[in-house]
Amino acid sequence: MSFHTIEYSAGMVSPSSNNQLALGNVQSGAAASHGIFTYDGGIPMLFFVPFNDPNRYEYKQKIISHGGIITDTEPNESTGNRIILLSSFNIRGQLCFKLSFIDDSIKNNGVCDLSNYKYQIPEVYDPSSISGQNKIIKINSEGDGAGQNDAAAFSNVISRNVRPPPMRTSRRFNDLKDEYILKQIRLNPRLRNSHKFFDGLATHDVLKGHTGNSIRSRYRNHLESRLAYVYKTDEDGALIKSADGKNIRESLENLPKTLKNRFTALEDFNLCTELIEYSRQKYYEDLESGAVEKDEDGKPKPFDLYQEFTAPVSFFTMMAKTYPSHSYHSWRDRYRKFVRQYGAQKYIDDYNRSIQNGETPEQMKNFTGKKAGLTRGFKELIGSSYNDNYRALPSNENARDDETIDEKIKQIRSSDYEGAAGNVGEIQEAEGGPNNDLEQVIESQSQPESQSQGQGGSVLESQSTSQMWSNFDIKYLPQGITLEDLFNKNFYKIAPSEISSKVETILNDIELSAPALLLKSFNEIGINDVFTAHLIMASSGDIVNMQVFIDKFLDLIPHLQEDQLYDGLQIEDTDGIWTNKLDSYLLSGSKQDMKKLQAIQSPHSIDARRLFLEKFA
DNA sequence: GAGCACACCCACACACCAC
DNA sequence: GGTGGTGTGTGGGTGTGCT
Repeated sequence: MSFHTIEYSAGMVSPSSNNQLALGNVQSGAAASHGIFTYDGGIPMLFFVPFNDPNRYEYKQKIISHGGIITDTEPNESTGNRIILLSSFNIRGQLCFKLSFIDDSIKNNGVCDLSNYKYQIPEVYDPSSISGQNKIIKINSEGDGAGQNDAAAFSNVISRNVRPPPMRTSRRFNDLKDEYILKQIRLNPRLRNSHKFFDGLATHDVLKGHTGNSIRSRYRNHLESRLAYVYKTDEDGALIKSADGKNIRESLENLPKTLKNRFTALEDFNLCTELIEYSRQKYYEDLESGAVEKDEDGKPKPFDLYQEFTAPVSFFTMMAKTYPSHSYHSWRDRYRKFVRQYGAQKYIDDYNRSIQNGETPEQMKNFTGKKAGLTRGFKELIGSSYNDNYRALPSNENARDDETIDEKIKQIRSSDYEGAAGNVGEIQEAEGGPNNDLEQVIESQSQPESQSQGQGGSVLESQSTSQMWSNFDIKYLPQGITLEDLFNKNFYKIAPSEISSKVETILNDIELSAPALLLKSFNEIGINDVFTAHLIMASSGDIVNMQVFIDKFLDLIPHLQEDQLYDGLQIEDTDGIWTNKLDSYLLSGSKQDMKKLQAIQSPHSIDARRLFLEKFA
């Protein structure tokens, strides 16, 4: 039903003879059979109460129940519809009447003089336009002349002493506000996620009383699905007009980019592959020119896929040109904050593995921000199952949180120790990544295999084995170590829950072990040689203690920040596990130090440690 | 209890600047 | 030109209190 199709005659709405706007020929009393708010013939009067009016619902009921109609269409000056605007408060710039008109009319059982309920003439009101299209209640000029001087009529209104409802702005959204928001989004589609844009909208009169966040939330949670279309804009977000100067509608399929675009896994993959390809070409150029660094034998060092790559400006310029989804600065920043942290080849490996497993590769993440330390990065690397498995532990260990872990680290960390002993070994530099590392170790250190060591003993137990291991650099890991130092890519291929059992299997089979074989076995489950060296150093080569160390450390890892990795290795609360600090206590020979040591280590462990240090330190 | 309005958070894309 | 440091504010949420 369209209310606008009702033909209103001049007599329906006409000013009174005394120049006061009045409703003429409106049924009252006798018209009750049709309701109070009707014209002659029972035609209902049309009212509009703003959607945000706090009393809208109440008066909607009153109007309807007394024969009137409340429309959802605002009074429209240009179309000249015959709708009476009622409001709890004055609306600037519009001809508006008080709601008490309804109350009083109902009380009188007949329509009161509407002119008595008009709010003061708004400042922007143009009296000269009252006889034209700008009238809200269109007065037919063929009437009794009211249209000729409605302004004077309004100015002569004697306001009734009716206290308007308190000025109150509802903070609820309504259709009007919603449409306004949608309109602004359509005009500025690139800004549809921008906080600042919505902050700006909050200053618009229509949306006064709402915060930018609130409007943004309203759009994201309720209005986005109603957007339907936007207006076409250029790359800078400026509206593109049609030949006749109108905005051009654009379907949502062609939504313009927002201000920032998240890097996808594919983009990360492209960045890594391009970076490695660029570096490889550079390497071969350097090889030809003799600029490649040489090893001890004077041979050019091989191209290392797992090295930390660097790239010049030209590389990022090329990236921005080849992949225009991100700017030069964005590609460079992505490289600086993500690729360098993650490792280009490592990401490619992970990406390919995901594809092979039928999984969707994930982009690099959690490498920025204050809290983006090792914990989250590590979880991302090894998968969420690690945490799940960890939490599923039956012991009370699973109740630990970061805070208690920090406490634990504090307990096992000696604040006055760092660097004091001075014999912390350097990480054994390995050319060509973990695999090359292994090959080198095997080549340089492989010896005839030892006789069986038996279970539960030391990998260094026999004289012959000790001699073999004496060629291997057994030392603690230094400060500043990274995950990449500890684990190679094989580590991330194994389910976290299986690591410990695989370590156990290897250690149980240690009877067949030579140094090279142990290193190789550990390499195959992702443990780098330098970490194996640390394990042996910390456990005095004791198989059981090696297992204990691994288990404790794996438990600790998910709760360590990047700069806490070294601290996590300093397990000082377990009999049979040693650190540089405990060694220094032992070597100092002072009573005080020995007392501290005996609080942790059993006499047997202390004796075994003395022997171990004599042979290997 | 559900829906809503709003505050607040955080990772990070993008940019600028200093050295 | 290369690099590191850092600021701004977007994008994508979650939390909380009110209706």
